[in-house]
Amino acid sequence: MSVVTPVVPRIVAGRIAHCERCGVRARSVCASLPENDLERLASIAVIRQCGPGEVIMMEGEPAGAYHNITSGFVRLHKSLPDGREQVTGFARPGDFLGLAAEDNYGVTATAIGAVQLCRFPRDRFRKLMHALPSLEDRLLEVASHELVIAQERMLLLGRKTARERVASFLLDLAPPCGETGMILLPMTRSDIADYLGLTIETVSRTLSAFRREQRIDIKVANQVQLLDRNGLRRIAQARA
Amino acid sequence: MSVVTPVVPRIVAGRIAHCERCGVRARSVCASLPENDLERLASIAVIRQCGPGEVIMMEGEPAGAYHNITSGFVRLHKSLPDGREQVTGFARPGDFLGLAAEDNYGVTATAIGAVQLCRFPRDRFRKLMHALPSLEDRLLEVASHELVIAQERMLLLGRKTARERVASFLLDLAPPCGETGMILLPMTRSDIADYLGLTIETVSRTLSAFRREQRIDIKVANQVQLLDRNGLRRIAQARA
DNA sequence: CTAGCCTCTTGATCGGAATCAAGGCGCGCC
DNA sequence: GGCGCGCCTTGATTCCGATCAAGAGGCTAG
Repeated sequence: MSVVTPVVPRIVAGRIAHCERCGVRARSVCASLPENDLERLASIAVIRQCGPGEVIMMEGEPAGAYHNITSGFVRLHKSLPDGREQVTGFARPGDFLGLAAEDNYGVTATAIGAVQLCRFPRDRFRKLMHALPSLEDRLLEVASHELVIAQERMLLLGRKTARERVASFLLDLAPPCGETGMILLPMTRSDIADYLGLTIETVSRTLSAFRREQRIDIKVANQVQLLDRNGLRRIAQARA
Repeated sequence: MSVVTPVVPRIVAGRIAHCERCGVRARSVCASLPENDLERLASIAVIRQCGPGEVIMMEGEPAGAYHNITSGFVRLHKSLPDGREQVTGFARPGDFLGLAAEDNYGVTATAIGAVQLCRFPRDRFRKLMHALPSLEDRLLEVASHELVIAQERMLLLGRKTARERVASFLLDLAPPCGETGMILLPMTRSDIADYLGLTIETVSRTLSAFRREQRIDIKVANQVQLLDRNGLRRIAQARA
């Protein structure tokens, strides 16, 4: 490993790959990569720190790099000229950014709160990808997964009612394994609304309705306690 | 090339890759593949014929194969239990089906009219993919492209008005280069409505409105003549 | 030709979410 | 503490697209 390789990125990339506790490994591109491939990946990474609201990559600009989130949350979104906005997704620690791009980025990525990233310059990353078949395989896997998610979201945006959307959203955030059911929302109501294709008022009203129906509890605005997951599941899936 | 390899698929796969006229090569996975890679791809292909309405692959079922369309149009869609349906996309000759899948297919693919496909059994295809780096590269490229498209559609479904949706739809169908502006719609109004997250009535009304405004002309229901592309573009992009 | 069916179009009415509007709450800062 | 500023919640009203309903045009079979 040459001297220009900073130590920090290597450590960080390693941490991403091994943080089993929060399920990061399963989503990360680093998942299932052998240790020495990880080393090589870390060797081309550059650490990048972003403050709240900072733009990580901008829709339409040349796709100069891929990123892997090591901490914090990111909002992925597209805008219309008149200011309407659609959040296409939220990214969490371990998530890989930049696959949804051709020559230019297809979405804007904005930091929610403080974010730390590993930045992989595009050319070097692609070269490495060709040298490491397991990495390219993994990228294809991640892309396929994201396509499945994207199509699920089209169904939500195109055909679900406000109640169904909000219920789906809550369940998506809840960890798969049966835990306490306490969800921390790192994003604002406005982000949620733009994610679900609704307005903040409708999101707020719907959450209030769920609380009245004893399906959830909200003590602080960004903490939701799930009380009736089966009920929410029934609403989300729109069983007649 | 072994005797079990049928001749027909090879010819068909070759034809897909070279049909420059209709722009197929650019979208096909076969694009930019060297001739002898194409041969190997063709060697694992099985021809499949589908009649109108026939299901090519079913959401939730084990992803047993990839497909490449050689002729005809395909509707990709997801359903809710109560029958609401979202068309996630239409696929044309040259398009590759099956990337949006993990262990199971993420969407259902249904033939619109008669369809001819090259079927690639999953295991053999993946093995070949590992043997042909240019193929895997191309798949990743196609997946990235589809992700960009998917996000564009989220913006449409989540934030655009009916007029904006229909205008966007017409422009997406129109060939990029300035041609006669005549669009043939292989799908029904119902398919279009489910694609745009609207009802057939709204699609029909909006098309009628565009006709009244001299932006399009419709002589036969499935043939639309674009008259005012700039106007449609302005509507689609929602310039205030 | 005609009956039956399917798809598309058009009109009338309804309803769910958007919009408009007004407060409430929490938090940092002076 | 108290003021100002965001963010969230709640209420009143509006409006776009859905739903309900009816009819037109085209295609096939007999």
